[in-house]
Amino acid sequence: MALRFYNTLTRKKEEFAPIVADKVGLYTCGPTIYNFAHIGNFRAYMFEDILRRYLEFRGYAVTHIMNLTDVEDKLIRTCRETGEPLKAITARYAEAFFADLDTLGIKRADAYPAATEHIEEMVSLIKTLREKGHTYEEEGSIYFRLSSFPRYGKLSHMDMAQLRDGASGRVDSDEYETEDARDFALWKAWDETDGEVYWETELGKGRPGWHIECSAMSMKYLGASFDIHCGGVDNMFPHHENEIAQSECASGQKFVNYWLHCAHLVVEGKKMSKSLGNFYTLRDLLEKGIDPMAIRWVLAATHYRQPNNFSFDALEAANQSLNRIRDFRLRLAEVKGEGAALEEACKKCEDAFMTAMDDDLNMSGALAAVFEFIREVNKEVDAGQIGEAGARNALALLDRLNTVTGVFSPTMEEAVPEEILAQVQARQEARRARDFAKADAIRDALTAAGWVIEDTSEGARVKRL
RNA sequence: GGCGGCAUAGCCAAAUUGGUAAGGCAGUGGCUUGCAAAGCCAUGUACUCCCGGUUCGAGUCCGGGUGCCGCCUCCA
Repeated sequence: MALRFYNTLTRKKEEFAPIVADKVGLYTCGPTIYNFAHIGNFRAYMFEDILRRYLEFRGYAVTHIMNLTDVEDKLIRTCRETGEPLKAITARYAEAFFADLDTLGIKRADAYPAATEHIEEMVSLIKTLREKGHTYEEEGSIYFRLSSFPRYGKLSHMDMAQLRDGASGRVDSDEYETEDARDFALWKAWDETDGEVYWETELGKGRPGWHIECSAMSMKYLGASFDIHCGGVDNMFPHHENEIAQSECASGQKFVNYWLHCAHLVVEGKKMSKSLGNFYTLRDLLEKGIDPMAIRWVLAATHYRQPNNFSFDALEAANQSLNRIRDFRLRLAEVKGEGAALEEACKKCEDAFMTAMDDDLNMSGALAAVFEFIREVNKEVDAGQIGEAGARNALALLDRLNTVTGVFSPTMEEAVPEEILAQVQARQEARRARDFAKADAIRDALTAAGWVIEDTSEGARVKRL
């Protein structure tokens, strides 16, 4: 079995072969920390999390770098409008971002380099590009000359000639100081609208363009050539295209071997927008009392290259799926005695799981393998054929696969209060006395209090509603 | 206007890449249960958006159409 990814560069699924055996350098475009991230942002970060987790599951030592964009037009505008210093804003939203990652069970990258902490690297990269003749200056700003990089457009398959035609009708060329409307800024000269946001460097007083940060930081942490670069499809052009141009012109080497792009998320079939009222940050959803794991499930269960239709129906279905898995775990924990060890069933499940994931991270297929396993094992539990060893093996399998999916965890452990246990006990006594009216009354009261009782051959099982 | 992606049962969503449609949720019937819950079994004729075409055979390939989405303006 071989791990294969769909490479945007070639538009084909390719067998994955890292530059250095057993090691993977992974760079994923991170957030601009000027606001709370929305659920669509997290779709991409979730995909990258699953990718990283599966690479690790496959035995690769992954170095995962995600940038934080902490200087950029929108941020500067916010500074201007609120009078708040840049750092204060970015610190607040960086903190919120990390908290959200934790809520969703997204593993932390190895480093989150911030643009403002890598001005030196960017300046140095721009200087290299200037020395090699890829730049020109206009009114103190430095631009990348696209015509100096003939391969431009290879990733997004954009035809530059048509791009120009397409743009000419809509773009007021007077707004551009560039020789060619497609050229992009590497360094932006300071003007009064930038306020306090500027750096005095060899390139003058100003700030870096957006694209240069990813080139500078990815190469700093992962080398001039590395394995995988991810992002949302919207970053493909021009951002990733520009990164390739900057990086390859500067280093003379192939920048990235595998480009993986995540499709967008729509809400209830519609593009997420504030005017439609279907714009959600993670916090908005938590306020509605939605289980973060259900959100994780919905974000992760659709193939990353497929548009993900996020809906409240889907969240509810995800909740039920989570319950099924949690109930399965509770059931296994109660199995006692001798019986089947489930070695074959476990192996079959894991193989099917890996076959699906190896095929460009087919999570739906991988989850299907797990559900088939659960149904098979449940059947055997019903028949009393499973032994403690089998139950242990099945639970261990779920734990192992959970390192990839992150949605197979047991129910949150919550101590059942004494008074609830007392009620359960009272109900058991009533049942023994065949006073079902009383038993049902107690059960109703417990349900109202948020506790579910399930009678099993081993006694009553209590869990949170 | 240019380029690209997507369209599978009530909902979500796969299909080893041309070989005769996974899985989950919801629903229905049954077993089990004091009744439930959980679990198991059974159950959907899916004209795979529409119209053509290639092929022994197409959800999968080609052409046309419709709809949705993205990029072309520093939004994952």
